[in-house]
Amino acid sequence: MSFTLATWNINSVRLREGLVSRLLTDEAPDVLCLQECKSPVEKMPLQAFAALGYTHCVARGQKGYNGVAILSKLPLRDAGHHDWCGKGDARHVAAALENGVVIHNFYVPAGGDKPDREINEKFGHKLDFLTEMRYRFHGERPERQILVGDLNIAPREDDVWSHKQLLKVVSHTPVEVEHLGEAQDAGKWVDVTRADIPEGRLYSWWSYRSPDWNAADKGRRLDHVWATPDIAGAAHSSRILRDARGWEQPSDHAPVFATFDVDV
DNA sequence: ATGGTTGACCATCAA
Repeated sequence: MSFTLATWNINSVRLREGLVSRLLTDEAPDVLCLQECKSPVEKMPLQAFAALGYTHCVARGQKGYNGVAILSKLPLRDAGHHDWCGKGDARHVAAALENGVVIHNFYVPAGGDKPDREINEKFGHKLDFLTEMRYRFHGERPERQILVGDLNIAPREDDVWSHKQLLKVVSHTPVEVEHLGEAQDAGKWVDVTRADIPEGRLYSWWSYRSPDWNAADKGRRLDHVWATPDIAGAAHSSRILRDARGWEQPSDHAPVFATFDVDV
């Protein structure tokens, strides 16, 4: 037995309801984690997804910004959420499957343009968010947990189109990569995507501002699938659905998939 | 150094 999970920054779930439905129909993951829903929960088109078999959902929303949802064909129990940095942002929600696997869905702050917290408080917020993740993960002995989402950082040199040209660009600066690595280490999280696909360039996001995103291919891997060591080895078939970036009126992110050979 | 695009909301802000 196994289950397949996907994570996708949808950039407005109301505007792109049709794209979500297409993904659910064509790819049929058991669980889909969405970020940047940009909607209160009561305005998310959850009935449309339920009609496709995704009858279970836990979500947190707010008007215009942020917003995270976990859609599932398998029964879910709401496993709570945390108000990171105490700002009231809908950037995290967690759900447990009946087999006890807990799925955390994160939307880490993008961090603004300038990678300097003295002049850009959004960058400070991003670093503080990652530090809080580190502290909350530290000392836990987590088992059967999965963490996915738009972490807004491309940590490896082959997670970006040009390591050298992005060293001072928010999402790939050394201080962000260090903060992310410390949070990852504190929870003993395994980067499932890179354990599965250790070699080669891998991107999940291409800017809207690039006129020919596919040919230019100036991408970054901002979207991640992590798992605790006890189940990370059960993961396989990781992939990024690059095609979705070319769908009509697309999100600037592509969905990331992984399958876990864990009984459900 | 600058501007390029998009979404939500309705003049800007966030990404």
